[in-house]
Amino acid sequence: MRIGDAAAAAGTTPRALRFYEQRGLLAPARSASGQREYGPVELDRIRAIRSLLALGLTVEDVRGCADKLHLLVGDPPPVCPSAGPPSPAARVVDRRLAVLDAEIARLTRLRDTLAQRTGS
Amino acid sequence: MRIGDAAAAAGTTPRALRFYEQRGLLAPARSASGQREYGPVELDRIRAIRSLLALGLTVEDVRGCADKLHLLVGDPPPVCPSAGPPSPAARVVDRRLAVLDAEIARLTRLRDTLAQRTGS
DNA sequence: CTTGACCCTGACCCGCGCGTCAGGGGTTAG
DNA sequence: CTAACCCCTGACGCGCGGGTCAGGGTCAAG
Repeated sequence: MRIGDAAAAAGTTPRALRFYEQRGLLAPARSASGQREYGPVELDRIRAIRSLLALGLTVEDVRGCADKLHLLVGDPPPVCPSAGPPSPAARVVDRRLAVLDAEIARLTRLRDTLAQRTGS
Repeated sequence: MRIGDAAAAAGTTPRALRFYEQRGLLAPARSASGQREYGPVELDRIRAIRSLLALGLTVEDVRGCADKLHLLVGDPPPVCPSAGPPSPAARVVDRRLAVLDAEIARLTRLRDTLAQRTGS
């Protein structure tokens, strides 16, 4: 399928798909005339990218764990190994969690300081 | 005093002061040759603007309560009238509080969803 | 008068995740 | 063959709070 249909199937736009490709998240096949061709595998990958972006990861984050995309999109694995070295994907998520926590803390401090000005 | 000294005294840069002026937060006097002249009153105003921006208000917010800047920068008033119509400054702060609360809630939801992926 | 430090305006640059043209080529049904 | 629709690349726009030139005027000291 071509870019328009792939985008519609994934709930996004052709522009976004070209953008992901430019940032190294995607590498669809090309027809002889240069048109992008997306199969079901690419489609799953697009949906994975979309859901990670919706979770607040940046494009850069997603590229950092591009090889483990399928591990992050489904339901969390029923068995939690909790052994072995942390995967790069887990580290990316952990870093993002730390950023989120810091941002939440900062906004909360601002909120409280602001609230004091109007008499709580 | 001229813009460089005023900026240094307020802990910012000449560019920032010109930017605030362009956005309607500031209106310093000009010398005959067009140079900006800042007195102690303007200096206090600059410091008030800076502290409100540091609290997370936007430039637009600050312009919205430009007439009440001095009420927001000092210590909170010891007597809390809690009567009379809410001042425009208070409404600006309230709106900003609501935005902050919404943002904190959104980030918190993202954080929790993300955390589930790595087994909390 | 000259030098050096400062000031003026106007204009483009950043990150982020795309939206939105502009100008040209491919594809497919009738 | 043509119309209608899709696709290609490249480039600019947004919002925010300024940073960073470029090209020229002003001010105070020597």
